[in-house]
Amino acid sequence: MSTPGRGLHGHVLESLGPAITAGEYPPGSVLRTDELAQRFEVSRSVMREAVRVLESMHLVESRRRVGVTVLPTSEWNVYDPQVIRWRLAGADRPRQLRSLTVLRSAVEPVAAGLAAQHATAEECAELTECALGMVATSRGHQLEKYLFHDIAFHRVILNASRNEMFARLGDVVAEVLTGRTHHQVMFWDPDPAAVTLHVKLAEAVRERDAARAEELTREIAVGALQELDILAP
Amino acid sequence: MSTPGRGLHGHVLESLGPAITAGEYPPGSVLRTDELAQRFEVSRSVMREAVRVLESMHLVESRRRVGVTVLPTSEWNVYDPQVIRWRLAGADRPRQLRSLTVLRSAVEPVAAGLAAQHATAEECAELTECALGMVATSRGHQLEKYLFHDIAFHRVILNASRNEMFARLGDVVAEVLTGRTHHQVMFWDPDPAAVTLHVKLAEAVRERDAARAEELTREIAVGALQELDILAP
DNA sequence: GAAACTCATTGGTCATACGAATTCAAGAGT
DNA sequence: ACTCTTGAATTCGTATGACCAATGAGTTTC
Repeated sequence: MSTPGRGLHGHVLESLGPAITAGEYPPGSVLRTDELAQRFEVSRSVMREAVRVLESMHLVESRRRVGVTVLPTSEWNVYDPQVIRWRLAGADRPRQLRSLTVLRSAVEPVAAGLAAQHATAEECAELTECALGMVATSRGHQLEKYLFHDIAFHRVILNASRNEMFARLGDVVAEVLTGRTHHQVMFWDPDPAAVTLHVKLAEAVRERDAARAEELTREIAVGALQELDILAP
Repeated sequence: MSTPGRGLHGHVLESLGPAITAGEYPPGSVLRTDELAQRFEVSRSVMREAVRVLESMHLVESRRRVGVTVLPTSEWNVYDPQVIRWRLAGADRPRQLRSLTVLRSAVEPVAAGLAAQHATAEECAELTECALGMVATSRGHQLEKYLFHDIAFHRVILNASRNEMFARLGDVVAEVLTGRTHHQVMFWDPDPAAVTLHVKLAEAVRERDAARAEELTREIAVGALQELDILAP
């Protein structure tokens, strides 16, 4: 799921990226390329490539005679999967999970409506299969297996929407669900109501009922928001 | 609005990025770093930094003994503002505008609902000001000025939602509105109905009526979708 | 025909040198 | 005392050449 920092510059990024997104170097901090190169024991060329990548994520800005300046959070490319992963691994994971879950609650219902219109027979079958998998693993402390089916389910929905922007949120949803299962709530088996909603959603898509698919996804989203205390219960 | 490729590597990116996103080098194409360096008349160091940035956007993949391979569209970081700009400047701008407008139609209503709950007095004032600006410039071929107020309006809404992910879509919305005004439809004055909806939306936010704000934004979104023939009229 | 081997190719890393922009301070002029 | 100019120090930007390491393809061997 994650990109295992290939090459030396990748290794540097896996260390520097999380440090910056975690606020270890607050916005406005100034780093020097040479110093960083020494600290990480790499050549300046490698460090420069790493800085270029951070720059393309708008995490830092490189200026002559000044150095590498950490940019304010408002500049960061928060949709970059790598940035999302770094932040979810850091201290403000809860805050991050909330932001992303609200995003999900906006996007997924519309995506589900479109999926109901455009899903192929294969996708409908996959969806049903995932839903059944969720049912089968919803009891008895099989959280990992349940998570697997849950992720697959939402991925199929997003892909079936035939909208590129929605489809690319599959990774984000996967990270959110994983983060929720591993580090957040859900110490016990998943909410049976949520499982039922997924089964019904698979039905709605199969029957091409866009409005119902959208509404069911809204209910799933409400559940996810409540889990994070974003909505009043 | 755009990043004017700073440095040599930036200049290379401004040329290579659009070429790749435009499909000039189809997925699977293999480029060689040295050849590219010669073509753009830069050193290998500079070209390597450019390739690293393209790699961080998942546009290409660099492998030993093979070269720099263009990745399939499904891998691209389509939420990267630079990638969005490159694609909007390319041949499939219409397709891109549709994807992004559908995304807007999903996100903005929810954002408006949150904005109604969280907007400060200053933001409410700004919103009203923008709406009035839109009214004032909605007639008499003042498309540029109208666009300015329209962008500002939607930016305020997204920021007032107090959700980081929504706020960062301000740039995307700006690009979509700009693209629509400059290259798409809208040869004449904007739809009066849309202007009215914006005024009402500013009202709803000021009155903290989240449900109405959400609904009004849905209507605005429907109009935007119809303009692109995504919805039946 | 399959497995092991060799080799050419390409990116990966490093070290060094020089160029260019920009900040900061010192100094001249008013 | 203040401003403007000038210069020097600093840091990134670029170029070059060398060598290393992985890997895909062709070749040999069994």
